[in-house]
Amino acid sequence: METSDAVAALAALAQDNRLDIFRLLVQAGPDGLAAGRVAEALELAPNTLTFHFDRLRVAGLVTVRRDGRSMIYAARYETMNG
Amino acid sequence: METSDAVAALAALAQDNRLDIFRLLVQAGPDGLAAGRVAEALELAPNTLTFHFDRLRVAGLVTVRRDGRSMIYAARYETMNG
DNA sequence: AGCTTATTTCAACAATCGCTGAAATAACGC
DNA sequence: GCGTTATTTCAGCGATTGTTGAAATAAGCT
Repeated sequence: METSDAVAALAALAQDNRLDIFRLLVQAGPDGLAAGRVAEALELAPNTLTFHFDRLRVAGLVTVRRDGRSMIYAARYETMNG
Repeated sequence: METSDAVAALAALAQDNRLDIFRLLVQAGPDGLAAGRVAEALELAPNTLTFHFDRLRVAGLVTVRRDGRSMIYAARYETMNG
């Protein structure tokens, strides 16, 4: 029952691991970070990470692109400021 | 599993009704609003409202005081800015 | 004391959450 | 094609969420 975008973004960040993930991506800069690197840094299982990335992506907080076999996730600064 | 206060505050606001409640309290100013008034304004059942007020209170986002039979809830602006 | 108003407490409930393990998919090198 | 690496998908799990309805508590009025 989340109507507003604000609530969606808040909900996406209102979880320990997701906030850590997002902070790491913000810190990593616009080039983003491969999913595997995030998994290493935060010691999270890759499938769990996919779950959280999806939340952040749906909330408009991150973008994804493929680079070879890696998926590169990056913070969307525009949405973050909102 | 919410360690940081930031996550707690985000989580408290990451829900439609609670965000509405908090916005209403902010708008109401430092004098706050009786629970019943909030219930009317947002058309929420009183017991549901108590549940949400409790979340906001634990997160440090609102304060309560009794005034006769009414409970007056008010936004805590300090926490809000954090 | 009784009656009314205002709010909370309690016990349920379906729905969603965050996580795990196993299997599937995608892209690379040989 | 085969093997390896990187990530996703799927099914299942206990835990938490937001809501409801009924009963309890608290404070005022007569």
